[in-house]
Amino acid sequence: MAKIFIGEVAKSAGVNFETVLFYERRELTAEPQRSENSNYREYPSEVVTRIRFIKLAQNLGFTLKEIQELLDLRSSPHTTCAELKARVDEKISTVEAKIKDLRRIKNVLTKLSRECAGGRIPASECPILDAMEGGKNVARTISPIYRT
Amino acid sequence: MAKIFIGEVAKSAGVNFETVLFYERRELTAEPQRSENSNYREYPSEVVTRIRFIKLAQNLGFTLKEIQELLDLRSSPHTTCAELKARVDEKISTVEAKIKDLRRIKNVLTKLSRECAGGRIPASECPILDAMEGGKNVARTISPIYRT
DNA sequence: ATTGACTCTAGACTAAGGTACAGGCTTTAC
DNA sequence: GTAAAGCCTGTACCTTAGTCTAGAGTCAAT
Repeated sequence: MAKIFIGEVAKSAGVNFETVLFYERRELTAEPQRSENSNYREYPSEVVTRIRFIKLAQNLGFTLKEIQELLDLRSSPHTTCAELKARVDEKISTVEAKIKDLRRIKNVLTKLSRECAGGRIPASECPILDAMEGGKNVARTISPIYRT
Repeated sequence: MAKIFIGEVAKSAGVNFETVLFYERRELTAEPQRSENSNYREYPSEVVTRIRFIKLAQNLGFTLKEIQELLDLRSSPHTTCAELKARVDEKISTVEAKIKDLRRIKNVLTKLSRECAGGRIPASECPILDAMEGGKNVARTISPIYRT
């Protein structure tokens, strides 16, 4: 396997080189060997696959911490397929919960929007603000805080 | 209107008193007057409504920055109801987009979970990791990064 | 008069996931 | 041979929405 430097790793994996260093600090990737005289990091090309895996898992909603756990699970010889499945199923549940909350938020916003004719009347008389000002107690049931 | 101190404001609005200070620093609330000798903040009771509004808008997915804009919009005499409605509609769109992405994520995860029998075979042979390792190019289409 | 509760300021800290910078090597290209 | 590009370490900074701490002053009740 050809050894590659950090710039190529970053480019191949589609991340900044700082991100490669960051992952190394976070112990998501192994410390690479160094070249004799320059002290440059020399990576095996597999590290690219590993970083792509990390990015993919992130896109699926896993945090770096969870990804670390997944990677640890995998490298342990006693881990079963069932344990990995359990992680994925857990994540499915949290995604479902989040979808539900967002739907509720959307419903409330839609209701607000509908109540408002959207005309040129001054904002001070807008039913949206009235509603949000608390009189109608709308949306007060949404539990956690979500940023969108 | 009776003047109240910060402790009562916080209690009435259901937030920590540090949060009240934080909102003041962020200019989400006006700087209150101070009492003559103690230099204590003296709030008009309306500030409670204002903080409740902020919390409600947060629950509807608005960031503090967006809330600030909403509040600024309102206080400007030239703002129309239509402008406020536009903000809400914008937010509805982003919420919808987020729901869509999460659904896609959920579908991918569900597929992964289904492919895996979940038996006692070693993790190294688990189809979940195979798939995530990139061979199947699954989920590569999900655009932004979401943390759940 | 002293205790306890309340308030003041200023700044540090948290999580998450990076990004940026300073100052100094090494390597490559012309 | 000199400049650009690449790499090194270490640290600081970014965002968001607060939370916490320290050290000091104030107020109400006992």
